[in-house]
Amino acid sequence: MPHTYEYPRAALTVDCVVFGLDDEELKVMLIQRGQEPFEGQWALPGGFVHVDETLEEAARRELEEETGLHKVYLEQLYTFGTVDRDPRERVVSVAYYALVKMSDHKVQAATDARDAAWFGVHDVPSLAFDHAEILQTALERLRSKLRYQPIGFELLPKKFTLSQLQRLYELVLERDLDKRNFRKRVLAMELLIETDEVEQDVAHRAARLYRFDERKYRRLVKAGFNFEL
Amino acid sequence: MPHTYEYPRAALTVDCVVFGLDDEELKVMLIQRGQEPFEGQWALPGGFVHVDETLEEAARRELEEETGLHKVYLEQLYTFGTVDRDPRERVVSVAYYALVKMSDHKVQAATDARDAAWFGVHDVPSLAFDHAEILQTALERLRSKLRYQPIGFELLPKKFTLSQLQRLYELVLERDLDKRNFRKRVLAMELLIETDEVEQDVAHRAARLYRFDERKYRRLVKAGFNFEL
DNA sequence: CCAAAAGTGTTCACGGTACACCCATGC
DNA sequence: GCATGGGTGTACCGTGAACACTTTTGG
Repeated sequence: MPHTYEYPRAALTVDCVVFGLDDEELKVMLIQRGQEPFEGQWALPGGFVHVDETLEEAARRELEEETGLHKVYLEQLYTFGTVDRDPRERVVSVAYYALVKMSDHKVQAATDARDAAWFGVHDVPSLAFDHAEILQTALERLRSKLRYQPIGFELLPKKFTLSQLQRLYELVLERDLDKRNFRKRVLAMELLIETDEVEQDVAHRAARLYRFDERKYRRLVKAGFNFEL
Repeated sequence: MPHTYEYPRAALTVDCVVFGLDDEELKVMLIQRGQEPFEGQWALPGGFVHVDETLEEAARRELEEETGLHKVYLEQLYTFGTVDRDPRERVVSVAYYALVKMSDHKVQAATDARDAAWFGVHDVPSLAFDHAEILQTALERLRSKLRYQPIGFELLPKKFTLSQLQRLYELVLERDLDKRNFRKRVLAMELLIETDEVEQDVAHRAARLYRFDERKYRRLVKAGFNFEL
């Protein structure tokens, strides 16, 4: 069923930069393209926006369809509108970035989409379209956002050790942090709840597990609080 | 000449939040709509993106057409994609914000568009579409951006006094700043060039005029400098 | 008992903040 | 000469950065 307009229209897509974290590295999820253009090349998950869904809905739908991920932290990043970024026709893409708890979603991602895979952010293959630029923009956003908002918790399991949290900051910000100063600052925010559990199955002293106090955080955000680290 | 697609497509527009500054207030430029929907109501300048221009080109073109402004500081803000934000059909709008030197552009804006006018940001009329939300988002962005990047100079004439600069910060951030501390910090950045001119026609001691050192700033940005105030 | 990571305080330097008076100019 | 804003320095406090050793646990 054709749809006709008086003037030519750009097609509208969403693309998602999905970040995850394992013990060694910050990862990004890519999918291998099944059709032209760029068939066989790796690309960010994404697709066309339906006319009856919001941009964020489109992003979540594509994410679920292509990678099996759902209920992730999602935030709009930037809109890319160069005229020739898609060789077929004019396509404007609204990019989002997502943070997922890899430990929780591990299986999920592997089942639904056999062409989805995690890559270390410093080890991504050549990407389709302008997706390398989008990824770069997302990385910068993540880094600067991490400095003043506690979004890092979205990358960790519900319960985590302070060392895991520190490793997260070090991996994203790409510099070493002092252990004592880090713990002092992060505990001073009073947004971590100390559980009475500890790590399991480690070949050394087990570390205490903490939870992020989401409720308190939301209250403080509303009150205009500042979370600079 | 009709244009036909297999699936329905959203229309794509740009909207611009244009900020200016006078002695008393932070201003935003609005235009009075000439057609339905929202005929007669005030709205942000903007319009449809042509299929052969980038988003920023579209924003600059609309700005020039509707307000006579050109060569302004322009930056992408956010993309608004609620399904029913336009009563006619699905319209996705990429919002930009612009900073203009009102003193330089004063006449211009009045000539080209007889329906364009400046409003104090605390005194805007009811706006068409979701433009109130866009304006709010732009204000927040401007405030947070001003803290760590010296974009404020885009709102001042080429040569300005330190008091004007301070007033700018106070108006945007909505709080008073200490005069001595402000001057100390801003001069310590070493991005202001002291000219040998002073204010004219003031009924008190004339203040020294400064210029912003754009070249040096660009160099420092490349080197990854930080400009927090 | 050894390896590996957890956990813990103090000192110092710097930057942010608070604060008040004299100066130049136009009317 | 008076009103108006321009221009200037110091003292204090709190925060950020540097830094090393003991403890716990599993193998």
